[in-house]
Amino acid sequence: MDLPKFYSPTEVEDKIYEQWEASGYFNPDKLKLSEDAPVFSLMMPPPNVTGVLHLGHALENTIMDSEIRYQRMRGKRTLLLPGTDHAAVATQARVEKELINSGKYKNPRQELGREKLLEIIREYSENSKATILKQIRKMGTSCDWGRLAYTFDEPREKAVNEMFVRMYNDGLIYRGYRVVNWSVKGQSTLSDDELEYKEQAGKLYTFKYSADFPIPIATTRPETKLGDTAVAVNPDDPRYEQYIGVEFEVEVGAKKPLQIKIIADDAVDPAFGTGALGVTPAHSQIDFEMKEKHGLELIPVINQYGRMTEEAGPEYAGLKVLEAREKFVNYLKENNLLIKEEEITQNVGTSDRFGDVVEVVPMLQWFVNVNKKIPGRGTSLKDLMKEVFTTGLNGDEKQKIKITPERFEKSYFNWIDNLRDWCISRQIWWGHRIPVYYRKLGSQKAKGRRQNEIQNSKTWNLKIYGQETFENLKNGTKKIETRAGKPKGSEKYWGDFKAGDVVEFYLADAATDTKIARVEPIKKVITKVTHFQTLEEMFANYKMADITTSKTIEEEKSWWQKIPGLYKRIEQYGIWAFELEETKNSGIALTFFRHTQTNSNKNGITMGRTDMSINNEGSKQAEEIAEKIKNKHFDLIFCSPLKRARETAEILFGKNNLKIDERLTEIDFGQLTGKSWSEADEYREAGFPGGESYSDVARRVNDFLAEIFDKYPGKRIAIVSHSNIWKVLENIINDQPLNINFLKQHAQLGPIEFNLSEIKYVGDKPPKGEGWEQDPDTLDTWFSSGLWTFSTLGWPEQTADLKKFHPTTWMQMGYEILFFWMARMILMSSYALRELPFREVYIHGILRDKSGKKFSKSAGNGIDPLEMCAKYGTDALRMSLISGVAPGNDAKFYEDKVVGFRNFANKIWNIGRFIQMAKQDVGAGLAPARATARVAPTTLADRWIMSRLNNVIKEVTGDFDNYRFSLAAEKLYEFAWHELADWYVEIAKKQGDDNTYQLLTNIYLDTLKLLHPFMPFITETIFQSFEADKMLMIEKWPGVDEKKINAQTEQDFKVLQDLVTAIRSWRKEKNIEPKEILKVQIAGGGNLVTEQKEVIDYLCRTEIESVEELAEFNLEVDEMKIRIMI
RNA sequence: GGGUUUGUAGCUCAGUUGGUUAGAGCGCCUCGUUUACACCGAGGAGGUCACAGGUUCGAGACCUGUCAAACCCACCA
Repeated sequence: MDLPKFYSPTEVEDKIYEQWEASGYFNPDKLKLSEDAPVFSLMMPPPNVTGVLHLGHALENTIMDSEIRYQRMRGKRTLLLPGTDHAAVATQARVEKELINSGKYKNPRQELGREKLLEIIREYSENSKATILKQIRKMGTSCDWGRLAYTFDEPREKAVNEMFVRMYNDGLIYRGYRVVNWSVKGQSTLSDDELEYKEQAGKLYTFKYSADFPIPIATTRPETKLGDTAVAVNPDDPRYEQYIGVEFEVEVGAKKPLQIKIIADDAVDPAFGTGALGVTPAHSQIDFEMKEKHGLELIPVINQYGRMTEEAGPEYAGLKVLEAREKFVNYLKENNLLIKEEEITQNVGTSDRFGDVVEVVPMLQWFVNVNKKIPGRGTSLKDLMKEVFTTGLNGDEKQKIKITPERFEKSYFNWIDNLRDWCISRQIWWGHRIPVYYRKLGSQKAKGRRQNEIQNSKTWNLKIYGQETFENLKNGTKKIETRAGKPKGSEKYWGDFKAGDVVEFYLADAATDTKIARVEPIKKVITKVTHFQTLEEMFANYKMADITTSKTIEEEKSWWQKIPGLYKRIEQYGIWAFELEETKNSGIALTFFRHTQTNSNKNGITMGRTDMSINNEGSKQAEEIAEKIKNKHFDLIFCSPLKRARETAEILFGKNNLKIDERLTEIDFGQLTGKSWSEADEYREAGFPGGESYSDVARRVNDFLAEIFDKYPGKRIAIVSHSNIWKVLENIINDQPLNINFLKQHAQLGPIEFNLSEIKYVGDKPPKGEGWEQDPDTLDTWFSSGLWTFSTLGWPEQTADLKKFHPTTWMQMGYEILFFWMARMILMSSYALRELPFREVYIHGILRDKSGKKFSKSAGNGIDPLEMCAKYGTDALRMSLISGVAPGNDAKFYEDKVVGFRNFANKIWNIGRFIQMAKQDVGAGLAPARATARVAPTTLADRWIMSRLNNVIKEVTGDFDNYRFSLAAEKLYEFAWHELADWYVEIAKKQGDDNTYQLLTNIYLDTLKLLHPFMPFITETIFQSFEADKMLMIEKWPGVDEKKINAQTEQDFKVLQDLVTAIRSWRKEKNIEPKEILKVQIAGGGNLVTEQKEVIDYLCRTEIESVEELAEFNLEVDEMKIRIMI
């Protein structure tokens, strides 16, 4: 077969790819290998279905395919599994933008609704996906198309749901009211990692809240100051020391006067601004953490639409943030409160997807707790994420990930150390729906008659028993912003309410539990959700009737203050007391310790209790709580041995999970005294007839607590006992203080969630029965990509693939998604499978244009890889992407580089063409000779090229094994062009015999094999023109023949090369006709000159003669003296 | 503020654990079309390896410092 003069890639590439695909060898199961052949598996980083492939993808495809092809030729059972990513936010943002740009829609979400918009996004993504898959083929990527996966297809959905449920059951996923990053434009949360900080000019205002407020503060966001609840100063700052702990009431125009407490916190930098920080817990991450630590109130003044809330005051409510800022600054100026106004540059968090400034607002969202200990494992997710690089997963040295280049380990750790809980819920629609279902309490059928105007808000239906309460709600005398409930006795429901939610109250008949039809329901919008942090706050917000006491506020207060130990601590750490149902005499208390860990590693502790009663059948509510907290929030559950406590605890936690402890035996007043607790004063100090004294019980419980916290450090412990034990605990705290520091160290509780306003079900599919609605939110896209290494293999099913290919052998990615993706894959895999996601990871840099700028659409410097393929061939593109780049470094890409490798491809092509023509001339067949005798190296040139080849095989193999792709490519380039073509082929022309050409054929075919991983198309094409019945892709990787490597031979040949170059150079300098044959005498050349005379003469157009000695000479090379005669 | 990377020929970059005379591609200069290849060949010019110290028999590489550039994280309230 005659090869054309130039290699034309476009003519062969598609054909060759089809041939590969048809062969089935992309599929590891079809490779002809022994059963025990080593496995090499690699999951393709799935490209986003947001558009088409760019050069970065081309680079990734080149790297992974080169590696895969190398490993396949090494005889591994090789799997490269292809896939795409639905890229939740990115895709929806892109499609929405296009819809808006088309002019047809202003607000696609509102105008189209969920289903229609999803349909459009789906169509868009399917088109994009089809294009991408085509492009991956075009790049020559040898992946197993039979195993194609998509992060948003059914098997992956199953994996996502399963993972969510597992993590939820382990208490690692929780729903919490915390500050999140909120894109007003995108109407969705964003994770910390999705923020992009941009420098912006801004103003730093220094002001005082009021004329007599002693501490000025500085801010760039004056409008948020309407929600301030504290001023934080550094504890060591002498200027403010005197004020620490003091509380001020200031009137700044907010709905209520601000209660500003001066707190001390190490996070405050005394040198910045005034050295005092106005704390706005609702609109700053750090301030929120201070709130947790210091028990501050949280007042949201900005809502999800970027407008001021009612809390901000009547003057401000409804204003946009910037308008409010102006107004507030004016207010400050008018009242002489503004001290300074400076121009500064600041970093503002923005969303690159939606293109707006991100607001920090408090919201109820789903989070992954990275610090909580995984039940039964003693490690947190964060620990796992570290383990894989330090001690090895599960402490197994062998279970470590190797990262190339190593330096990325450092930045990974740096990132882990700053890791906060991961907000995983998104309000966009394109993504995996959160597998949680709710059924509203009260009327199951009641759906909001009219759709709420407010997006993402919920309508709650709540039954009210009691005309009076209903009326109070109606005329606003009952506060519903803090809680919603039905005061039948003291039953109260705590809700997952968000500001903006609508509550519809129905009056119901207590006896029949049915709605009273003639009374119209009332609707209220929730404006604020508050968690009580102090007793003061609780008293201020609770009606006394809502607390199970007959005392007045003043009485209650003075009673609490009589117990300074407890009072002080509650003041300091806050209290959560959720009363779920009436505490009757026989109420059962669940006491829990909540450990709050903040970024600055200060510990706070919150104590609280949940009282609940059970009736004979076991209370419905207990069952609901059971659903919620069964095995989820506590590592250990201790229970009183008495029947009622046990029964409740069994419902809540299951029989087998309880540790019954005698020391939790409560005092049964009824039995002992025949009186109720409130009447039992007389026994408090004196002791009970026939039983322990009060302080005996206190001591017993105290000992018990000390013991269990000692014995189970770091465990989350629940105590179920008769509610009187709570009184005992109070006594302990009062009389012989419970060691709070001790608790700080030992009681480690994750956030605890009591969400009882609706019944929640977490699972793949909703339970049977009517009225179940799925959570409208979707999951962060990285939640599904985190499962990629195993969801692609059929997890959660224990498939054969999973067994065979996981942990995957290798992974490659750009450093820009190290945190997004690698961290999450490690988290998911080590948590759910207790396996590494991959054994090794190779980090590459990003591509930039010639002037060092990132490629981007907006910069208009994009280069379409397919255009490059069409123009110069895929092989040339691949070579240009992989060479000249150090691992992990950024690389500049420019077209001239591709041109160079196109030329190289043509060089390779023409060597093959020459061999074929030459062989035809001497009448030899094209196929390589098998018998080694016929291809034995005979001449110096033969021995040299064999030595060089084997050296190159050795080095290139080593480079591949250490992921030095660039070096391998450059060495092959050098060898093929400047050794094989420039020297050996030239000499072969002179040698001209059958043996030479056979030898040349073998060397050439080996070179093709070595080049195949980088340049699969051209090498396959030529190879098959030599060996029609074979396929290069599955040929064996050339082995090194050490015996052929000979330093002396290489040295000798180097002398020959130097001699030839010297003569040519001399001829050039003297301007001698190239064709003229020169007579040359050489002294000291020995065998080299005599034996290589013909070769030298041929290469230099000379007639050389070896002489003994030369008195005069023109040149010296090595030890030779050379005289050239004209 | 913490961290990482980079600084080598006109340009773009290699240079693996310290080891002969520091390399490649492009560009530049000179010459050449004898059929493998002008998408080529031959020859050539061009570098104080950012700077200053140090370790070493020996440093582009290792250490310290300085200067310059890029990036990541935290963040200034």
